[in-house]
Amino acid sequence: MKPKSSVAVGPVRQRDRGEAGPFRLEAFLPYLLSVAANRVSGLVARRYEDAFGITIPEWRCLAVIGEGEPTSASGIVERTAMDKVKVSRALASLQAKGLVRRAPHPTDGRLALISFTPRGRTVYERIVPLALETEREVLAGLSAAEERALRAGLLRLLARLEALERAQEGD
Amino acid sequence: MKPKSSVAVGPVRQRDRGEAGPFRLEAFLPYLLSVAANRVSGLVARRYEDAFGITIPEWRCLAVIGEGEPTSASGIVERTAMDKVKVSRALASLQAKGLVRRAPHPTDGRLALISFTPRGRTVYERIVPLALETEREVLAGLSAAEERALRAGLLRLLARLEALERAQEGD
DNA sequence: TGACTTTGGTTTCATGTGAAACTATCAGCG
DNA sequence: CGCTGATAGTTTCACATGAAACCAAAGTCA
Repeated sequence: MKPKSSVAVGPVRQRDRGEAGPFRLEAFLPYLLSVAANRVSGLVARRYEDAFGITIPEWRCLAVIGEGEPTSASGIVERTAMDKVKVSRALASLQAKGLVRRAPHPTDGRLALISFTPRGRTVYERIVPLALETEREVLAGLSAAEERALRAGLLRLLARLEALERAQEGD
Repeated sequence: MKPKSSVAVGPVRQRDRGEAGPFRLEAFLPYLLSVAANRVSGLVARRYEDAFGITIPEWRCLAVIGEGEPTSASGIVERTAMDKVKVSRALASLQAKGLVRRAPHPTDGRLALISFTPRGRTVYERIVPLALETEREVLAGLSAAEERALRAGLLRLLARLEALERAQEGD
């Protein structure tokens, strides 16, 4: 049997802002965020794997390629928050699976232009609905307003993190 | 230099719900969630590591131990959403660092009761304020209402995921 | 032109991870 | 008691990860 998969969010009464009280992991935002993200990623990964034999890094590459403009590996790095090692490996795997192909860039010999093979395009067109359906399924517990608020909160968080990281960099 | 760390959330206009439009990774909730969680975890991990030489799994163990009730490794597993392998290793490491100690359970020879060493308690008492400060810092971009909404959304999501996983299990 | 730096991308290596196998104890039942 | 199955916890093994080293092709500047 799988390890008990409850989040142990138990009876979370509002942390009393007046007196400190003991630290409660289940109310700690980084923890909540991490658990939620891992669970969602796990669910999504299982589905992509079962249906198409694709990993999440590979899926992210497909998603960027599917957006239209021809890209190179570094273009994908910029649009996916993945490091170049991960992208390099994901593309190699997609190529090995015959879903993606690389053409030499006409004027810059360092770049390789990535594009779908016909099979790659087909997989992309089939995986997008699965992705959207999974997203809807996961969000089914939230009202439209709650969903908007969640998205907005995440975007705020991301903006804030970028600011923090930029600040940290100037050491 | 580090890989460009922008999230490429760019000009995200609301996805037009009427006509499908191309799939946009930056509006895909699992992606947003994953990026946000990884960024936050990275920030938190760096701080714990720099200040106390502690990893996130180790920190989670300390947090549970610090909650008061005497626990065993399996108790920690239940309260942290970590699998038992991770907990086992984190505890071994904490013990090697002299922050935690194990006493045999009086009546059940399989369990080991985990508790702080004096140094462990000191580290715990110092790391909690750092954790809370980091949380505040990350949330500084959000109003109180937005923060509440974000937390609520994450909790809803977690509840929903548990339901989904439970449903999936009965295969 | 030829050094020197920068950039795109891959490979290496050391580390983290979890599924599954394993050990040891316990609990139930004859 | 002694078997059988569950539970606590560790170890093994195969794989994912990312920092740093690396290679090749462009730019830069004298």
